[in-house]
Amino acid sequence: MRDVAKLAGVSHQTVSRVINEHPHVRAETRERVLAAMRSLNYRRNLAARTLATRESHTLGIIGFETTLFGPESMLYGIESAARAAGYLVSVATVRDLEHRPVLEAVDRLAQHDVDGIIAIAPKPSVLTALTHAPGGLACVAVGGAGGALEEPFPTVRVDNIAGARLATRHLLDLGHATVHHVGGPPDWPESQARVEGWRETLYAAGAVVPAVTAGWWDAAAGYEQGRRLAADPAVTAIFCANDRIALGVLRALHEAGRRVPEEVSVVGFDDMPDSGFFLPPLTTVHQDFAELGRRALALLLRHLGRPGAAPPEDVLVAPSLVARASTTAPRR
Amino acid sequence: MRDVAKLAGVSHQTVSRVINEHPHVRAETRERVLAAMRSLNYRRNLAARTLATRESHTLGIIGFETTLFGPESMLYGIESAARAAGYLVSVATVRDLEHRPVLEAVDRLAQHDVDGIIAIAPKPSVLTALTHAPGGLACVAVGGAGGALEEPFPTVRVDNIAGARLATRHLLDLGHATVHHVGGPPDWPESQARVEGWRETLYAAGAVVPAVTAGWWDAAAGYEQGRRLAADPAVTAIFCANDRIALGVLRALHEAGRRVPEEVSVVGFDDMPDSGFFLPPLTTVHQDFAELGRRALALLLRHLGRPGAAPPEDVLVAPSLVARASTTAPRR
DNA sequence: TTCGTGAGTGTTACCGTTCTCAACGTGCTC
DNA sequence: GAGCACGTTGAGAACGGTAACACTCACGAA
Repeated sequence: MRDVAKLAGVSHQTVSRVINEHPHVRAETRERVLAAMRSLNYRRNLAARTLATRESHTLGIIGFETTLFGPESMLYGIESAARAAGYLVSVATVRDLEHRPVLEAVDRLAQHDVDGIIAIAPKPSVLTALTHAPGGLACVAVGGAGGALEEPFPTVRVDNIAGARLATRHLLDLGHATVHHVGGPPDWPESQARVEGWRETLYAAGAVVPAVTAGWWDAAAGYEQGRRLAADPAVTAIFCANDRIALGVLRALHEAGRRVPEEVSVVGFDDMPDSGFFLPPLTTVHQDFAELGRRALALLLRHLGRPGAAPPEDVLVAPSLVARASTTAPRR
Repeated sequence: MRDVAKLAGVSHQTVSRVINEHPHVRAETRERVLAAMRSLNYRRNLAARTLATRESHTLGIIGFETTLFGPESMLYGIESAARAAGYLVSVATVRDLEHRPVLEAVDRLAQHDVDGIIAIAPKPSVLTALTHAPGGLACVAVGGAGGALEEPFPTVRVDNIAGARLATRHLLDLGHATVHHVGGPPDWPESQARVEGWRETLYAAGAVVPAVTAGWWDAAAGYEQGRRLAADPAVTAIFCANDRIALGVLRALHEAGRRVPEEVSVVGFDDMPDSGFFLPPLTTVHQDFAELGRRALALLLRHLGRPGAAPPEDVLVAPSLVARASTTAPRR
């Protein structure tokens, strides 16, 4: 920078003004400085800038170290939005969603002077850990329960209740007497919300509400629960908490000789890239993860200015139903 | 830091020495400083440190902004290894793998003073762009072609040729006369290597080498190519370039009424988390992406010290075959 | 004319570390 | 007892920017 100033015949402060697009610089001077910068191939040093301004132009993301489809997709949405806004993103993943590891992740990000944190926070434990973030560090949670808690964090998430309603309604409208549900982990708010939307819809329709079975978010869990449901001839419609579970359920039904959708209809949740190629192509609830990422970033950026008490804003993104071949009217 | 020094009754320099575990500090002094640090809840400022040392303790990852399974899984492997080594990772994703966007990504990371870059580089264009990284910035490529090119980058990747051999050999050993192949994008080295391993194995066995069909890495492409293959009654064994393609092929075969594995055997590549729950469970080639990430990081760390001319080291990780229900001996 | 105003620029301090070098014991050797 | 190596410590200058403030003009109003 000193060299640029010397070459342009101005002070380093004027160079700084040019870089930061300060208004009170004569056009001719600016040109001279810009020319000098070009000819010296000058690049501002972010570390020095961070030291002086206490702004790193870097955002932290706390993610979950498992190959779950949703969280992963969101990372890309957030990163591309951050790039557009002039931020770089750093990731800190946690092995499990307990208090301790999350605290360490926050700590790591804080040490590196991130300006704000987006937590991909499917469980409340992550949020409570986040409250211990050093003061002035803006946080936004994406996914999880949202405003139901008393957490002081703005949240962005898909409306899981609405999504579950969509799925359940779809099956009831086809003429099924009731809908069974294979849930995700019972302590995840996302699971709970999907159960709630499903149960509420059945209740409103005066349908019997079967017991929920639960497990992990993967096909193995779906397969296990699916075998139980397949053995029950009364089951004609199953709503699965995500597409991977649905994949396991489909296999269980197939092995039991129950045809989908002729004998049993199946609906998933997520709309993973290839669920349209399951056997049969899966009817599912679509979530726009990229949009979720963008919204989370926008929210964070808005809160960056004012530290501390962020109003508990809560953004809901509406899911939509993608009807494919795994659902149809029940035989009579 | 000044406050810590004052409280401990030493100079700031001594505090710095304690932090950096400099040997020549009297034990008693060190204790006093540590106590002061604790009581003031002192945390070293990374930005200042970076400014002074030109080391940010941050690594950059250049990723591909698409939900491809492999690249995604690797991110987590790299991050957790980096964490263990005391590094934070920043990600810069690119929309497509062309020269320009990759250059911009490198630039963004360089501006933020990353110490090194790991490029998830399935195409050579990424590597050539990387050669324009500012001097002294260590780079490691993961995935892609590897040392076949004259690139000066150390590379870590799965041995795709060996994997393809494994798959093809498996099918031939079962008694199939030959094996058909549904490839990935023809301009990706990973596709090319899989084709090569497959072709070479067929050739060595004296089997007919059918034409390769190619498309994208997803189920839609597999479905499209699968329909063509399903129409040909001579086809009894298909090796797919990845599991998603295999999913599409399975569906195409199913729709055409050709049973798997009784009439046609299918093998995939990747061993995605749920491919054991396809219909039928997919025989596939397993890649350990987490291990790949760890190795990439280890390689990068090793090259961090000496800038510039890194010997073109090339690490190969061996894949393995996971035999499941989608393959069997052909009917006679 | 005098003075205030605001655009344009330079001076100096400061952000929180690490690095370089000098200084001060202390114990050992010759 | 002087000289010397070495462990231990401190003072001051970087590192590369930004912030605060002072200064110089040109211009228009009083």
